[in-house]
Amino acid sequence: MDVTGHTSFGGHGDPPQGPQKAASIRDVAAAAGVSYQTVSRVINGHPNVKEETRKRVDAAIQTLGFRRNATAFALASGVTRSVTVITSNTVLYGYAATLQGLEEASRAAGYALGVRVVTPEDDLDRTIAAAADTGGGVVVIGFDAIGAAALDRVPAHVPCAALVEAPRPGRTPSRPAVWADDREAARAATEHLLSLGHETVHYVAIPASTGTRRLAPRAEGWRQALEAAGVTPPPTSGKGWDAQAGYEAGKKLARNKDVTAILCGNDDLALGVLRALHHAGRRVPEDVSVIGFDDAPHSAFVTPSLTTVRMDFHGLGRAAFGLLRAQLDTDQQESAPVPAEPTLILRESSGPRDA
Amino acid sequence: MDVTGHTSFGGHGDPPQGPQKAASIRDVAAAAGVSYQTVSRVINGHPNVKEETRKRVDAAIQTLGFRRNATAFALASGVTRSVTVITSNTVLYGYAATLQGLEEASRAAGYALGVRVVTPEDDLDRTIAAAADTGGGVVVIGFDAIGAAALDRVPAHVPCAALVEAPRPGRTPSRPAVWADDREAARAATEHLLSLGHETVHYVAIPASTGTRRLAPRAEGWRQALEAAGVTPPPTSGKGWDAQAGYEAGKKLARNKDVTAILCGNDDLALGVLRALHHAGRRVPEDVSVIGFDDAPHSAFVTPSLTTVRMDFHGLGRAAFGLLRAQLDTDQQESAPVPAEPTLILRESSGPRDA
DNA sequence: CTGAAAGCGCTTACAG
DNA sequence: CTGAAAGCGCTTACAG
Repeated sequence: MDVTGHTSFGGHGDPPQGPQKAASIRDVAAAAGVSYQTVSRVINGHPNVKEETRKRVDAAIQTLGFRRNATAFALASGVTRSVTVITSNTVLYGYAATLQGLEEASRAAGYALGVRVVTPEDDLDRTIAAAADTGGGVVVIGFDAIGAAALDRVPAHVPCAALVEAPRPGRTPSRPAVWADDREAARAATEHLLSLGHETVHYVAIPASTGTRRLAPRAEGWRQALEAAGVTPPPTSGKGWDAQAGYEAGKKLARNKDVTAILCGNDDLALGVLRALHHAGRRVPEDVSVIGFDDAPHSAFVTPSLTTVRMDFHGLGRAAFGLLRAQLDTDQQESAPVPAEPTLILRESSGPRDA
Repeated sequence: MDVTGHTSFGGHGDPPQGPQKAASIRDVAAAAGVSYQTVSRVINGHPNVKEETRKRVDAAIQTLGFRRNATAFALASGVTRSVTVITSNTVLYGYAATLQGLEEASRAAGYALGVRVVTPEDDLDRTIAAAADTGGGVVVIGFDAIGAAALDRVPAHVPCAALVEAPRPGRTPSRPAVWADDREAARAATEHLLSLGHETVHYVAIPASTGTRRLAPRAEGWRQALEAAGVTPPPTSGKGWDAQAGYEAGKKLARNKDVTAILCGNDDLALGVLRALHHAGRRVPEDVSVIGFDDAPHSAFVTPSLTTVRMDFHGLGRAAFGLLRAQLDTDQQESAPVPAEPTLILRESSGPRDA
């Protein structure tokens, strides 16, 4: 295929009028015949300004197209209405949806939103410092190991809120954080599978966010449900976040005829597992039931459609922003919306054993 | 399911040491026994500083943990190393991948990245002004109507680059922009389908980015391929970006037994079409061939796996950043990487007619 | 090679 | 109700 990408450098001829310098409060003051301090009062809505003066200033602002210089405002006032999100990823569904929630909330509150991706190669401290340098607050998405590590390194003096996989009891001082009850959701999903007659449930895990020996919440909920039912949890598999990782894990599980039910740490893994089962000639849900996690947008449209746990990442993002804002803007007391509970969505990929 | 979301307000007890004020260049100067201007010289790498002085200053910087105040730097120097991306969406694959490319490129160049989502309800001018207020440049993702409208309204004096669906000849002054050759890619995909023996190809469109009568490039390429083969293009369908929209369009197409090949404006639409065909009992690719656009990560893992056109959104994002940077930082001449060409990826969802 | 002055565009007390 | 002063933390000429 002979298809080429293009680039245009446009900008033929000079712009209609030169890139004239933006008007300052002094320009406005001169135009309105007042001191620039009075202009400051007007743009900040201070009460003690004569009505007529205010009108003159407003008129000058209009005609000059004045906009307050955000940098100067930040330097002089010390307030920066901005949030920088620190995350290891922006495209995986859970991250992208969380980011979307953060963006909406910050936009609604009049905050600017920055994004800074951290990779294993980056110097965590430099990345965090760069984010903090913006002057505003920081929200870290700590769903994974690198995000969690970043959270631990945010200096105490920078305003910060976090989204975490689960609260970590031992850590002090901790940061305001939000999380969903993944453990309970995984337990419910596993119990559902057991109630369908499956003798055990296999688990394909997402990577852990901690290096500790404590199980990740989704794995923990799965384990608890099995043990409550008196079944010994089989070994888990999975080494990644994407469909390819699910496919690798699924290939092995597909060979084992005792496997009739699989819970996956996210929908991408589930898609890979579905694909591996298909290649192995095992039908879903007749031979094997599969349940995912997150309810990504396309999960309802694949065939078989995916039974999964719907997560309110959007709401979590909004809540995390609320936690940060409470630190930045202490006199505003609008409480952040509470995220919806995880919900098991029953679709075609799960069913009774030996259907 | 009784699963509750949680919020922790953490922060038990005071932080180890009070949120002490950050060190300024004056603090560093005092500690090093020099004037603060000399500190400025050191942190900016100016040549004329005695080696020994430089060392003393560097030592003071280390012990005080000094970091230059980015806001003050921006105000005094007039340079802001930052980009704000204006987009209508951050989660759809094409947008998220583009954003990822922009983020990587800006991070590599030491620029901060901001994101500002525009919705039909927003006042475009206010949104753009807010983005421009940051001081740096703006990159607008103009893949859709609202993004394109935003691009048209960016004031001439703000540095700006764009990603567009296609160049628009009539517009002057235009902005530096990048785009992929969607038209050629759609033509190639359509020709492939025709070469497989299909008498015609139906098209499920993504929403247009312009209000003009000119066809969107993907639609145009499809039309050209059909006309070159002497077949009259059938009516197009599709009213949205997501799988649900594809499903609606697919339901109607599935009823028409003359439909044996369908090209879709993106992979999400294709997924919905696949689902509708499945519900109608029409097999893919035996009865109907389906081709998508974009090559989203999961498209290789659905069953049937999706034949699609791979787009280098990542590379487009990097290229767009390069175009902006060229305006902001005129003495740097590192040329932006050229995006990869769109490529048709053959998978299971397409095949010969009457297979 | 280094210091003193002026200024970036605002805000925040302080006078009047 | 409004103006003059000082300062936010830096940089950029200008002296020496």
